[in-house]
Formats: sequence, C-alpha cells, structure tokens
Amino acid sequence: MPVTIEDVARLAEVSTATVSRVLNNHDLVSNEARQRVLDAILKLDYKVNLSARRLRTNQTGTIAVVIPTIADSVINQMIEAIEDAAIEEGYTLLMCSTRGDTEREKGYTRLLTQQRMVDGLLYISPRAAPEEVSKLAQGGLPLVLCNYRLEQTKTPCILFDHVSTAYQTTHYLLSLGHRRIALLNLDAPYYYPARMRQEGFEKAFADFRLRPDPTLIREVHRATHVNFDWRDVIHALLDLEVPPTAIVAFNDEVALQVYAVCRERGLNIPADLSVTGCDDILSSRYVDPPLTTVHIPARDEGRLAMEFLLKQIRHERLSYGATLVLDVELMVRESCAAPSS
Amino acid sequence: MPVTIEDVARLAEVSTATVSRVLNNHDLVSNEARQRVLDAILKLDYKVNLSARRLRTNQTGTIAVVIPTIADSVINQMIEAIEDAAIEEGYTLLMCSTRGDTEREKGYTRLLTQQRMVDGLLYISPRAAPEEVSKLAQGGLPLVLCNYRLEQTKTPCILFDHVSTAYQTTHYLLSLGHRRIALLNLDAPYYYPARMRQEGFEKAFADFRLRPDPTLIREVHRATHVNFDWRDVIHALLDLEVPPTAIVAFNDEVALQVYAVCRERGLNIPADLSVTGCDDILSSRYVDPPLTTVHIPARDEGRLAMEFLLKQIRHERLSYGATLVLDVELMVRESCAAPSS
DNA sequence: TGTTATACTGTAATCGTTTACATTAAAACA
DNA sequence: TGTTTTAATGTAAACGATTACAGTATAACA
Repeated sequence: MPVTIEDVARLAEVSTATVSRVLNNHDLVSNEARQRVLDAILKLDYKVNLSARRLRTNQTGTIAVVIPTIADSVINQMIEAIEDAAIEEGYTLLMCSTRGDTEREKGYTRLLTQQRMVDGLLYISPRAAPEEVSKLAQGGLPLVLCNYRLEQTKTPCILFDHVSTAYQTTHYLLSLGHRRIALLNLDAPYYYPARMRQEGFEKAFADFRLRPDPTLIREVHRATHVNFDWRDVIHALLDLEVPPTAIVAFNDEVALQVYAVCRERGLNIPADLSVTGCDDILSSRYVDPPLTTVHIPARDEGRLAMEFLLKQIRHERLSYGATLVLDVELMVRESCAAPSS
Repeated sequence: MPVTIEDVARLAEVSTATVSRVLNNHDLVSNEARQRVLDAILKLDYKVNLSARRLRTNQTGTIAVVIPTIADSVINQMIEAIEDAAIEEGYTLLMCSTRGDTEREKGYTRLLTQQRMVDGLLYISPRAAPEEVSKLAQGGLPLVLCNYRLEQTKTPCILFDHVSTAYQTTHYLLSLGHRRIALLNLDAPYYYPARMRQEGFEKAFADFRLRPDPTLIREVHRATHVNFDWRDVIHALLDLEVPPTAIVAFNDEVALQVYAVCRERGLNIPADLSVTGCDDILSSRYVDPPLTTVHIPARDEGRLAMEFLLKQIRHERLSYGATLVLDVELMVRESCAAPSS
C-alpha cells in the first residue's frame, strides 16, 4: 500500500540509488534524471520511511529535552522556541520533565544515553551533581546545557545572566535606600542559578560597601517544584525582630506568594515592604501593584540552545565560544519604594 | 560497537528468533532458553534498536499531540500526564503547538496524517472547522479529541464539562443577587468550549427564569492566544450606561485582566464588581482578593486521553463510550459578593 | 587511434529486527 | 513398536532506505 522508493524509481525509470541521491541532495545526478525523479515523487506523493532511513544511517531523528517542569513560563518559552526549531529541521522532540526530582532526572539522562534513543540532548536547568553532569558531557552524545555552567569542557553552555538578575534588583533596592534586604533563594543543592543569584545579591551590596545580613538569606532546599509553598518561610522572615524592608524573590511566582503573605498580614506593598521578582511572567504585570522584576530572553535561550545542538550533531564548528551568557533587563514597576524609615 | 540481537543470541546459544520471542513475550519459549537469553541481555546490556523494530513492524513509536499553546496551566497539566503515560509505554511524544493559528493547526494535522510519522494523534482543543476535524477522524489514524465533541463518530472525545463551568459560576453569582452579569467568552469561531460556556451561562439564567442581556456577552474573536489583551473589551463593558455588577471570565488569565482594569479604574473587587474565572491556576489563589473559579481535572483528562489513544492503537475495545465528560468543581473564594445597590 | 579522465548510473550489500515456515525432538497415542 | 501430535527452536526472507563499488558512456587528451 504505502509507496516506497522502488515505486518512485520504477516510475522515473532510474534505480533506487538515483532516487536516494536526489532525496539527499547529492550532486552526482543529471538534471534530467533529477527532474524525472522529482516528478515521480510528486505524482506518487512519496514520503520517505523514516524508520528505514534511521536504521540505515544510524540516526534517530529525535532530540531529547530534559526540563525540570513544564509549568513554568520561562521553560515554556524556551520549549516553544526549541520545538519550532526541531520541527523545522525535521526532528522529533522527546520531552522529559523531571518535576524537580533528581532521581527522576538521573533516570532520564541514563535512559537517554544508554539506549541510543536520541541524536542529541538538551539539558535544561540541571539539578544533578556536577560530577554527574560532567560524566554525561563526556559520554559522546551531543549535549547542550542550559542555565548551567560546566567549566573546563567543550560542552556548550547557554544561560542568561543569573548573577545580573539578583544584582540589578538588589542594586535598585539599595539605591532606593533599603538596607535590610532579604533574599528568597533556591538551593537544590547544585542548582547553578541559585548560587549565581546569591553572588549577584552580594555583589550589589559590595558596590555600596555593605554586606548583606546572612540571617536574611533564606535558601529553601527542595523548593524546585513550582507548586512549593513558600509562605511559612516568608512569614518567618517578617516575624523577625527587625524584619526586612525589601525582599528579592527568586522568581515571580515566589514574589506573588510574598504578595499573598502581605495580604494575610495586612501589609502594604510597596509602602511597608518592597518586593522584586524575576522572569517577567504575564501576571507580574497584572498584580497589584505591578511587580518590579527582571525580563529574561527565554525564547532566545531556547533557540540558541537548539542551534548549538544541531551544529554539534552535524559536526559543524560553533561560531560562539563554549559558553554564552545572555543579558537580562530590569523592569521597574510599582512594587518597590523607599523604606518607610 | 553497539550490541545487537545477534550478539545476545550467540552468548545465549540460541537463534535470533528465540531472542526476539523473549523480547516480545511470546510464550513459545522454554523457561530454560528464556533464562539464558535474559541473562545474556543483562550481561551485554543489550537494548533493542528501535529503528529496526519500527521498520519491521511498521510502527513509528511516536505519538503526536497538537496543542493550542504550551503556555497555559491546563494544557501544561494535561501534557504532563500525557508525557508520563507516553514514556511509560515506550512512546516518543511529538509536540506541535499551533499558537492559536488555525493555518498552522491545519498544517500540522496534514503533515502528521500524510506522512505516516506517528502511530496516533492527540488533538487538544481543536479550533479547526468541524468538517476538517471530521475528515481527520475518518483518516484511519488513531485519534483522540480533547475539549471537543464530534457527534456521530467512533472517535473518542474527552472533555471536562464546559457547560458546567459557566453554569456553576453564573448560578453562584445569580444566587448572590446579581442580575447584570457579563460573559467574557472566546469565539474561535469553531471553538467548542466557548459555545458550551455560553450554553451554561444561559442555562443558569433559565434556572432563575431569567434571560441574560445579550449586550453583556462579549465574544472575542481571535483571542486564542494566551497573551491577548482583553482590557479594551473590559473597559467597554464597564463604560456601559448600566455596567455589569459581575463578570464571568472565560478563564483565570482573563479574570486577572479584569483585576488589572479594576485597579486602573479604582474599582474594588468584590464590593464594586464580582469576578469569576475558570481553570484554578496557581496565582488565582494568591491574587487579591483570591479568585472564585472552577477547578478542572486537567491531569485526569490527559491521562484518560492517552489511555484511549493507546487502546485504539492496540485495537483494544474501549471500556467507556466514545465521549467522556469529566466533572468540574466550583472553588468559592473572595472575588464575589452581593451587588452593592 | 588508444588511453584516461569525467560524469552519471546501477547493482547489491547492509542496517537490526520480526516472523512465516521448516525442522527437530519429545510426548502421546494406537 | 510405529505413527501422530505437540512444543521448542532454527532458517532465512522480509521491512525500505543508503552507499560502497562497479560499470558505462562520453569527453578530453596524447
């Protein structure tokens, strides 16, 4: 029933080899033969059998993307960009979301590398131990790391500037006059962005010749899942004898939970407490007051990651270095004000 | 380099046929031989070559899921459930998001059916014309429709109760005393849930022996994209000579935009205006005031859809009818109150 | 003219499975 | 005992593409 390369060859009065050569854009085909083949393909509505091609060429035509969750605006945007590129290039995308579970993450990466199920792997926001990631990078499978940095390696890493996110928000709050600034951070425990956020946070203080109060830095272990409830942590912070006058939240979702806690306690944002987020999710614009946050180029990150991966698969040289850091932009809205005194 | 079925056969001292029979759980293998094969597989860490299997069995091992967008909490949850099931069953998931573009949607479905790239298709929230969907259903490719209903067909449809969502919120508002209730609805133009919402809206009014004011029903064409800006529509509604006292929004994202408009106009929710949403997204709990909305069983919907599809692919009989409607639950929070006058 | 280079095309092996059919050995029966 | 049935296994032909290699025809050259 299905039309094969042989049917095309027969109709075009050439061998299957010639048809295959046309299919794969080899140049050793006369224009006349090529035209006959093309006509036959069109006439028969021929479509290559991908399984056969893959068996023969030993490629899978599949790219895996390991993500911590799908329910996250930044990941979403990255995925959309990745998906676009994948389909455009004829690849199938195998999505594996780990739900912030490192065991599950390990399981996926093992599965994907052991069985040669995929031609390449896009590993987004790894939470695994550096040695694990490092081992993976040496496995020979084309790999691109996102939101992660692996030193001393040829593995391309692509990430936005995690240091800068916390640096910019913290610097902004400091310049408004805040000194008791809290940081709501993740710690997963190898989660690269979390460490960078802290670095940016401290760097901003250093600019003012200050040091942050360590008791105001809260790292929540295992808060990788989007649905994590931060409210106890936030309450604890506000219950301090000298509570913070501003909070730098890890991302917008966390910042919105700060909003919820303030509502519970009857605190006014920004009069009583300034809040900043990160990611610039849609609702950050609609909440009351609109949230000051950091816009990150998620789509670009996804697109570039895919570009890197395809180049590796095709053994093309990368035109960028092994690590690419993308700029971020502070979005000043109305959730911050000078401290009340 | 890679270990093949022949290596296993050699080590187990059987033929490749026997190994294959063990692999596929055929029962015509002696326990003794089976054990030897199993041992060899373990020892060699053998993994089947999926391309070869697919070529031989004429299956692709891939399931496509066509979705309107990935940046939507309900779709997200469905996808997660679908993905879990797919990986568990050894299928690869090909995600195609149409971004609410019907042309793109048509392109995907055509691509997926013409080339036999996939074993089955999960079609979520179709916006295409019924004839298109109908034609697809007759194409022979195993298909499950989500958030859609195709009458007179064997194609399984699975959806939550779209009528009930609007019915419950509207009924609740009516029982609080509201009479001028607006409906912010989609119209895409074949978007099944939108029509059902209107039906539920009117049904609730009918329960009170009332009829809704047609001028308060706003159907926004082409508002399929999540990032659509509804604020002009909402302002227009509130600019009416006799503005509504309550708004039933199509979903929580739209409801949050109502919040934003109220903020702009200095209106208080729920004192000046009651608002309801749909989907029960995370931030609906954190906004001020917490949003009264409808919880829908998105994960169940995804899981069941996948179950249906796999049964079709395996030619198993469905234990349910062709259409499955899932119940929804009203979540009463604080965004609604009796009308002020 | 013969030789060699060039351009194109075809033949057939190959990728790693599955499976129809053939074969064998053992068990069951007459 | 010989014959038939049954259970277990093996042989080898597919599946549909790609590609190394061989072959042919023409052009270019000596």
